[in-house]
Amino acid sequence: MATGRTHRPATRSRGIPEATVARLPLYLRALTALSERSVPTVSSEELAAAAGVNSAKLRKDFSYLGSYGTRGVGYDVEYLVYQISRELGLTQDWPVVIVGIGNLGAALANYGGFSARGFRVAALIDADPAMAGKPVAGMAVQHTDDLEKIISENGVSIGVIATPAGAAQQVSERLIAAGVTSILNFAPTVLSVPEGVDVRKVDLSIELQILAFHEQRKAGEEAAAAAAGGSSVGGAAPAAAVVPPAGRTTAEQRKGGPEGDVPAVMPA
Amino acid sequence: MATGRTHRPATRSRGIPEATVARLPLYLRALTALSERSVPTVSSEELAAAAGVNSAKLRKDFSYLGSYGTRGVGYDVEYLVYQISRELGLTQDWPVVIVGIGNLGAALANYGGFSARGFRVAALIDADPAMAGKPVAGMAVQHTDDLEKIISENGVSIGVIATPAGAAQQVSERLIAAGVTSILNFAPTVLSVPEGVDVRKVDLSIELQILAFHEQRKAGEEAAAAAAGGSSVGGAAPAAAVVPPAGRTTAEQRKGGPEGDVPAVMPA
DNA sequence: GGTTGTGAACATATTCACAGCA
DNA sequence: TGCTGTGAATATGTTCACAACC
Repeated sequence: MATGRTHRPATRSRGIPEATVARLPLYLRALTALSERSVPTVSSEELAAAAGVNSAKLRKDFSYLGSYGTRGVGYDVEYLVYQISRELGLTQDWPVVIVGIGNLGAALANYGGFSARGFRVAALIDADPAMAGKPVAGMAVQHTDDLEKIISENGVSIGVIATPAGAAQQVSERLIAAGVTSILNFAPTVLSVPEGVDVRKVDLSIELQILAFHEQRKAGEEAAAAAAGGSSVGGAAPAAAVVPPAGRTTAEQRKGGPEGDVPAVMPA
Repeated sequence: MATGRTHRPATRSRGIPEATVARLPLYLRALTALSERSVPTVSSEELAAAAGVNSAKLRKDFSYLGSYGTRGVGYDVEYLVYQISRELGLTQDWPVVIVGIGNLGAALANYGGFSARGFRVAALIDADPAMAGKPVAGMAVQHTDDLEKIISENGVSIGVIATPAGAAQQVSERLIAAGVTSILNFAPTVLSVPEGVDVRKVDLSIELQILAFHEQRKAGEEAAAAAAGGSSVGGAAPAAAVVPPAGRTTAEQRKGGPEGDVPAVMPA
């Protein structure tokens, strides 16, 4: 809809590919660890290993940010940490609110990773009047009635929804109306939001189902391999028990969405 | 590596694209909701809207499973529920263990979505001796010492790691050695695992960082738009405040990994 | 008429392989 | 020599548009 064709935006603006953006936090984490160990420089090979990707991908990713490395040497750790942080917008402070302080909401509130990287939990909000005022993660839970006021007074633009599925859509509408433009949704529902609002979802059940799919497939392969009668018992990677501890690979870690995988199923 | 060229597997085997697999649970959820309302059939258009994708994508996805629709009519809800469930391997029971019963682990144990779709929490495991025997979600927490026994006695092939980052790698090794071949990792670390083991990760901090990137970009665009002086105040989607409640779109929901997005930044 | 199923076009992402530079 | 940065090749994913069919 909108405009007819959607070419490439011509002058190759600052268009960092989405896949690259999704990996920057990974690199940042690896770099932070190196920084804490006072490692001055890393090669793409080493850093890639630490982040669990391959080095060509990493170099390509970095090439979108600029030329921050030194040929023959590698990347300056501190410098890269800064550049990636800046690119991700982590040099500024992002106040977030968590709505829905049940088991999960409380876990999120207590999660150290939130505050670690420029994110500050500005408020915990729950619809249950009995929760109001109760301390969770050293912070008093506030009632949903004050949601709009909290958002605007704290300049919150990122909201985390950890409510039951039934409440999520309505909560998102209130958050958005109050000024939130990015939502991290833990409720197992599709949120319908106006254009310009970003939604990312985390769904435990979906992740498990994807794993189940691959598990099932493994079982099928195993059976097929056994039927085809390769070697004797325990021939080709029998999965259970005996697992050979060699060949460890820091395998590419799938992370929710599609990332090239599918290890060539059903040989022929 | 493996074989030289990796064409399409010739006879169009059962190679369902990873991106499609990742969406099947979404369709399944939408279909389940329809089923509960006793809706007999859906069109690709309706179902796509409910799942938050576009209809062409949905039809393409289904075409990989087979021809389960009827032209001019749509899809039979019950039939599709069954077919997708089977494809995902949800017609069988998957016992899972959750390791690390802190705030997050407890939240996961209590999460209804787990048991909803063929997954059964077989055990809760924690390294803290003080936790052992304590009931969480109506189940006694067991000590890590018994991990191997629990895995093998229950035939567990899927493990959920909700431990602190420092313990995750070691836990994964024990799980794998005991027979687990799929891991859902909530700890903010890259797990290094042998080939054949699937790892999916869920990382709150990474999701927030990706949102921050887009937030920052929005702010930049807003400023640029204001500077370029298009229309008067509140011209092109000012994001904060005034949000026009029209134009709601059930926008494509990003889900962790890269999914085509990037709404044409920096107009020109 | 209405809707699926799919080839072909397009878009994005990954990997290869090597020129270019410290 | 060793490593980055990147064009070109490949692979994967999405969208279009329409023939096939109910």
